[in-house]
Amino acid sequence: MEKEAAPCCQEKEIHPERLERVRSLLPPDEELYDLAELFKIFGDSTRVKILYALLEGELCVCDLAGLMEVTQSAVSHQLRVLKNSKLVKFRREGKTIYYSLADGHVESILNQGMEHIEE
Amino acid sequence: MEKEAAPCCQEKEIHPERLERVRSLLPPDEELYDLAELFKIFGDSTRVKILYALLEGELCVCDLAGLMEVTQSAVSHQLRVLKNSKLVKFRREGKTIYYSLADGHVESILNQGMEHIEE
DNA sequence: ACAACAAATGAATAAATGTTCATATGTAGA
DNA sequence: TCTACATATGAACATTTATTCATTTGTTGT
Repeated sequence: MEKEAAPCCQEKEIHPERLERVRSLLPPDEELYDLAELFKIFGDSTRVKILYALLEGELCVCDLAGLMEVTQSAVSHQLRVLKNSKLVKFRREGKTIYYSLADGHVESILNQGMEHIEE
Repeated sequence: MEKEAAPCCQEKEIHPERLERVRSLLPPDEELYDLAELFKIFGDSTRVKILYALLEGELCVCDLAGLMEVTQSAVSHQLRVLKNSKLVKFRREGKTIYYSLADGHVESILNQGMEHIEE
């Protein structure tokens, strides 16, 4: 993803002191990476729609596929992504599997995003 | 992106009443799409790092490039994305351009995400 | 007007991602 | 154990996206 330091401005660093402070306050790269990974999950309309739907309560894969107007397979793939990120959980009841939100963070994040949109 | 309704479960819709309720409560597709677009912006580690850096105050493109260990061009491209989404603003001072966060939403969104990560 | 420099832009490329189709897995009932 | 059905998985494909390189734009100082 990265390659090497940028030559950029030849006065090397324009604001060394400011940069030093930022550098010391910045979360470690790994944390930033994980954070980006999390938001990437929310960055797909199919997944966002799934999450919004689950705000109203648990639904099975079939219900979701009907709602999304997308293949059962597509929904299933996306549910796996959501499951891996611990955003949804599921329970089995006979042949059908019910998915629901894993915790309240999902709702908070969606709401914060919506607030920014609506303005 | 989509194609056609899914045949899926032959009993058509397993929970019609539940589905109907969800359908009526769900935000319009366009809104969900915009929301996903917003989160997509946060879904890249370079951009997240830029945003985090700007939490501490304004920085010029050069500073950011130095911080990211990425080309000036790459940073500039990403700043354009952030600018288009109204997440950052800028002011010019001579040859250099200073970028800063557009509003407080950015911080709220980042924090909500971090909360989910840290557990 | 010209040289120097910060930042922006465009084209090209490599990598990541979402969807579909086909198939496999797991569960329930005859 | 065989069939039916809900869900999961794998491979393939098309699209999106982030980066770099090369160049342009805009500003300052001479």
